Amino acid sequence: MYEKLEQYFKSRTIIDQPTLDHIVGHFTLIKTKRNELLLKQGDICKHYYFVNKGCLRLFTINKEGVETTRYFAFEGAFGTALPSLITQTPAFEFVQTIEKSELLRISRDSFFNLVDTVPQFARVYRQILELGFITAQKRIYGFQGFDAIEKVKWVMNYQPDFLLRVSNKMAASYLGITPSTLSRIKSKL
Amino acid sequence: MYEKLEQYFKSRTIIDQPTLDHIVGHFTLIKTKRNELLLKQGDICKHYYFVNKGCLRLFTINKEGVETTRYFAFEGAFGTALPSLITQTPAFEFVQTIEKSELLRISRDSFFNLVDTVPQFARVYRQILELGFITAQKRIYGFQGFDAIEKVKWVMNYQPDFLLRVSNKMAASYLGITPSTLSRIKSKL
DNA sequence: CGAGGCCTTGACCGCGGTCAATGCCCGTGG
DNA sequence: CCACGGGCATTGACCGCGGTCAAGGCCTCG
Repeated sequence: MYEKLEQYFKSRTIIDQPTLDHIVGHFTLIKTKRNELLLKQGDICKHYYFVNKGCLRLFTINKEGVETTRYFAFEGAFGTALPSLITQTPAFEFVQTIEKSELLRISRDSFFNLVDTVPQFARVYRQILELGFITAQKRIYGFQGFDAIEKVKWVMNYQPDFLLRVSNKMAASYLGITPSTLSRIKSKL
Repeated sequence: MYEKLEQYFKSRTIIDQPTLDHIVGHFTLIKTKRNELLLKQGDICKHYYFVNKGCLRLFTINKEGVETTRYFAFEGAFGTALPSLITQTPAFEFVQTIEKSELLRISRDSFFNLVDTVPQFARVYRQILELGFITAQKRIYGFQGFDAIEKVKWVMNYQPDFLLRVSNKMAASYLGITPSTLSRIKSKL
């Protein structure tokens, strides 16, 4: 149950088994269904999630009702509505499992306790933030000033299995194009 | 010379004067001209910058020669080509001062030394990362699925002095529209 | 005083969005 | 097990936003 999570830490920092046990002990397993919402826009986010199996999607819906997806967390990745978790203000994004999934969940309090008391945990959190920040930057640069075809090619390069894994509709909302356009582009290869 | 920087730390964490002195002692002042480049695409980034006066711009130029600006750091803000600084791989972005500026600069080695040895510094760095990550997210959500007029309104809301401070061309490259379009929109108020 | 860069504005047009019709897949209930 | 229904993918027709290109004027700096 905790293998993937332990592996996650072991591959990112030097850590002994007791410390690892202490960390993973704060996580509890939850099972979710396809398209289950874990957090709605406007809620206060209370948990950080680690994906053991399945896939987590972070997205928003604007006032015109248009969905925009920011991030997919697949197996072995962390994900949550970070701004809300950090500041404890109403979330901007929805958190959803798009497939039947198994998640390891840790409460906000436990999480930041670990950050403050376990140096290895703080270090891994720092890595998560650095990586998240870098990923977001790449996305800004990768999408701005590119037309639809180039954006599709971009994901095919950087996240090859992405288009296979998620529905056309969700992929389109991630790319900032319409499902129609994505469909047309894919048919041209 | 170090007032703004000391203020930056004091407003973000509890810190005594000796520790503060220790930290700021690693920063050296540099003065730059309008449009001076501090880092070119492909260089390895060696410094973190704190803006005492002026303005730092982070941008890239893609293969078609189109500029995309990701971030402006004004007085009292940190900025650098973070992916390159962290991983010591060739930078994707240029770092430039768009006005005559005064910057406080710290080397990568000193910076990460402080992160590892001074808990208050680590904490502030964590805040920088969290904030940067949140800002990037807001930008993704704020720009995706919005047309040109809405994007302009968005910056006017969230960064009111932005359009007054930077040139039309740079503002446009930040918004992902052409200077022509920005000009047309501004004339319509 | 001349040159270069930027802003503004006009004319044109192509990418990609909207809307709608059709067909497929899959889950649900009779 | 099959029939039905809803959601999604695909495709066509249309058209509007905003990009490109070019011209003209202004400001700055050498």
